[in-house]
Amino acid sequence: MGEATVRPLRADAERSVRAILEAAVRVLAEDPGASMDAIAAAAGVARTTVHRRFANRQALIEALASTAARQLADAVDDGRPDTAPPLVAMHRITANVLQVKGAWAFALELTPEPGSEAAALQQDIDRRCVAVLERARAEGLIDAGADLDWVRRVYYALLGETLRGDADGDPDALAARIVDTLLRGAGPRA
Amino acid sequence: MGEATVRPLRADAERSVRAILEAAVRVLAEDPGASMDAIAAAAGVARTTVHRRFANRQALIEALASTAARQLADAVDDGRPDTAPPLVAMHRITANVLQVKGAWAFALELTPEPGSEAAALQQDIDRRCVAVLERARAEGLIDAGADLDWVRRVYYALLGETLRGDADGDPDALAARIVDTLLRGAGPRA
DNA sequence: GCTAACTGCGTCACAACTGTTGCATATTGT
DNA sequence: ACAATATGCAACAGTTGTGACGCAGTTAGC
Repeated sequence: MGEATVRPLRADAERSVRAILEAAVRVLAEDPGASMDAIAAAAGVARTTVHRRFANRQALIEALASTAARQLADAVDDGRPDTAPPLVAMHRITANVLQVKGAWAFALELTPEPGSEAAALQQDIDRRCVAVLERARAEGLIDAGADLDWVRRVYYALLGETLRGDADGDPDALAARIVDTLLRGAGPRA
Repeated sequence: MGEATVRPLRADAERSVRAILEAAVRVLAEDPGASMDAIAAAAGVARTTVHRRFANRQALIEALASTAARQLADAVDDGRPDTAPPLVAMHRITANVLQVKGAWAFALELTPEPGSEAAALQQDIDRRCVAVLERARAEGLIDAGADLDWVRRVYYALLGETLRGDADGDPDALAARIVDTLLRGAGPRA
């Protein structure tokens, strides 16, 4: 649910939907108030086509939030958060997220409607993120008394800041900096 | 410049300007696309009065950016960034900023027009912020090889995250958490 | 107390965005 | 090739925001 998919879309229609969503991420990222027309133009389709696929602006936003959250969930999954050593998982997840930056930028800004699919997915991501942090704490990588929810928020903030300022750059190097900063801060190395 | 102040405003007019700016911070913080009417209502004045003081929306935004930047600069100054011990200065500055959160929230979002007064003030704040970090590094509080610009960005991000999530709460405790996280991260305490 | 400045209110023209429709044309799937 | 589906284009009404008026009534300052 969420997709207005009563019956299977034709190939070209599906292409349009993809183009619109991708363009919307780009355009709305740098101007959250951009018009449907601007989005349509960026997607290379007519405005009416956008309206044909998404009843209104909010429907588009919600679909966008859902796909973004799904992309993020995939990025997390790919890091094998439950089995890989915590440090490895954190690094991989971070690098993955840096590559789907559009999704992250979107998920960070738009607080999804409570009860929406995107909200559920976001909560799921948060949960899994904390789980990784717990495993890291069990290994002594994180202080025993740390507030993991705060740690998670700091982690998100570091990701957000990196995406805003270093949009391009080697994902691995950026991920290393994020994880290092998260675990050790700016203080002197031992 | 920036203020449309050809000649001294009458007392009530100045009051209006203040009310408008304060309301604008509040309103625009939670909806950057809010209408002039909404801002006027929040300020307790008529929409025409807003237009009388600020020619157009952008003029209001710029004036807002300037006053916000000035508030921040004052908050930094009050921390005696050049003379107080770095740790003390960082703590005080942080606590101060947490109290003028409106200004910070605004300065963080709205990238000011290049060349505007706000941009200059913002750069000045950045500069002084890095200066404090340099003093902290000289005292061994920050790793000798650290990229101070990255440290500054992390500091800003921690402030932003705290303001978004813990808008209320003891400024001193929140400041302590920010400084501690910045310098030591989430890792185990020595 | 008088003047100049300020404010609220109503009204106006103008521009931009939204959402919908009808129709001609092009693409897809079978 | 044919039918179903998609698309672009043009046009429409409706809404919302902007910026500018004039005017009557209020407030500040000398």
